[in-house]
Amino acid sequence: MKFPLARTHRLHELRPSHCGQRVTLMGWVNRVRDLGKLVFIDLRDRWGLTQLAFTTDVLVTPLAEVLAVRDEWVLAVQGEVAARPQEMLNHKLPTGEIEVQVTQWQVLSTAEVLPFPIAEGANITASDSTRSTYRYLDLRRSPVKDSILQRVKLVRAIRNALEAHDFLDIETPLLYKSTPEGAREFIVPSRIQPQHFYALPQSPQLFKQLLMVAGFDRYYQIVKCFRDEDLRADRQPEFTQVDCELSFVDQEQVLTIIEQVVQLALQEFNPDYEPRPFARMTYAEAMDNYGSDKPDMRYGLKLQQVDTEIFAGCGFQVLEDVVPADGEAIYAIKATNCGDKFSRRDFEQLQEVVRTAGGAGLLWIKVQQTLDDASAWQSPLKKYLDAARVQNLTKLLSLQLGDVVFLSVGERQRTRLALGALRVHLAERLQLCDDQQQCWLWVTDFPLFVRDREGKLGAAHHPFTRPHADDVQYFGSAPDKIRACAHDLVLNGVEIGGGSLRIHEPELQRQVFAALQLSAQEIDRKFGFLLRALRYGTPPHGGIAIGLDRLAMLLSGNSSIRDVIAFPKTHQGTCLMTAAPTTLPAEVLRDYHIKVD
RNA sequence: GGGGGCGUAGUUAAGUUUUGGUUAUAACGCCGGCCUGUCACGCCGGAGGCCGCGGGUUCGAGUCCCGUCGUCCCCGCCA
Repeated sequence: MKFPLARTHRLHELRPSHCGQRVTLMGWVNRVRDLGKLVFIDLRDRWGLTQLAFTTDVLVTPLAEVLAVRDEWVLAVQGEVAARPQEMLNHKLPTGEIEVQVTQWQVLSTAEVLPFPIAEGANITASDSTRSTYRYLDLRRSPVKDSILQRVKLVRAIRNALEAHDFLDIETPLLYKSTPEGAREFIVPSRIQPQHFYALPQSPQLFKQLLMVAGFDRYYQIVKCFRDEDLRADRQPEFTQVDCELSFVDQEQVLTIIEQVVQLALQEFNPDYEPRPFARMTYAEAMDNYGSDKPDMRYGLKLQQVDTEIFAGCGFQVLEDVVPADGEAIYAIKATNCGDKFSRRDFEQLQEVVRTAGGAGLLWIKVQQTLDDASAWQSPLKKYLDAARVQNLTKLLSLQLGDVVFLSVGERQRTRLALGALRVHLAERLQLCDDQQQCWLWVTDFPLFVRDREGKLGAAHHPFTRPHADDVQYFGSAPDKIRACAHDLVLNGVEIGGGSLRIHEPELQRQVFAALQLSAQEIDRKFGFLLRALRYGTPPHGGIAIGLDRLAMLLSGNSSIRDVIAFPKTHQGTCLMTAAPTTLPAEVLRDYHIKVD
């Protein structure tokens, strides 16, 4: 039975008002319900479901042929929209008040038995590897499909917001030059230039700066970036950034304009979103109060430094031995009224959390029975806490009965980071995070440099980041003190974006390269093109790159960025569907001048 | 580079220790039959297994040991 293949409606839109209309529908078989002389098929497309009814009363073909139809076949049907009897309405379905009584139909495509159920409402999910192998089927499933659709909506909203603010979408090359300063790169051999290699960009950083030199004030690009590093739940070898750059701006303007763009995009993405100014915090404040450069502001559990005087002479070695002059400190986190939620074994687990995060160890105090007498408390410290110390601690931390105090001791930065990790762990454990809440935060004034384990200076962000004008004086004497005009955008404890003002003076840029101990030849070979460009009239400029995958992940309520990428890689960087990467035949490698053992 | 979890019908899991032992269990799916108001339809019947792979211990291994592969999570790494 053949009829013209032109859909009259999508599968979410038929209503009682369409009753009596002759319609042509197409889609996948979501489910077949065979009642003998009556067969129902739910037909599905990306918009929704519509129930088809097949009966001998109106069907012009044998009903037996319908019984051969299986899940996920692709059908085209013609029929009449009919109201369902009052007691047969399905209120779970937007189209649940009607059905289509099929007169003729055709099979557009059959499907083999599926590796996992796809139908709406199917509650068994296959393993990640099975789903990845059949990603195109997984994408038909509602939660997965919805996440991708949310991402599509987000991208559209971001693009609209950027366009509304006069940003220009300009593409930059993917075949780029190797600049092995930061992450490891993906390398692309050149066939035409023997033994020469392109690299795939870790970000379009230098090209967007060159676009500013070129005069394209307000550039953006929603662009793939590549890093050949090990993967995580929130890290893929190729990922997408919303890359932005503006000219003739100071840092305040960058933050203001980007914040406006993000707010505008969020409002289009979710009309219920109520814009509130993003919080601001310096890196120093973030580290000191939260032990993190990307604090989750949805809950408290702030870090508090404890004066070493309180424990002087207490008899407990670990606390007595702290030497502030050597950069050591005691930090505490108070968890309010949750003593009953922690057993001795729980504390041991938490100790492990702190150690994994690089902390030296963890001490705890369960404040119970009385506020005045530590002998009633539960703590490895209790016999070292005399009345005066109890009083000091109670006052410092405003202790109440039922509170739990966590203490960690050691080198300042390590200890803060370890307690920062504990803070995140505690919040999850005590369920302090409201999934509906969005806490946006700008973190500013990062250090310009960080030292690696050998003490060698490296760029904290990247070497094109502008140093704070007040701190340039420290270049020769104390480079660790130099703050950068850098900013990170944080949402609920996740780094969503990072950016900075850039250096637009060749001499200052040279100074930074020199501080990073690049020789004059290296500077010239790697970044000569940049220094040359900066000499030809470069406006002050700055920008940001926003991690689209992570943002889409958070806004769609997922916990892995794989959920918002149509075809993600596995944890090992492979593709189970296509089996990439592969080896290559010797003759191909020869063309590319590559020898393999 | 290091640590950990998992791997059993098409799929998801139970069984793996304390205890190695007859025919490896269930649900969903699949196949066949019945049913004109279902919508996770129902009822009856059936098929389906290299227990990831290789080696070892043992009379005997899904179960114990060694190795290996795959996948997930974490640390390192991610200027």
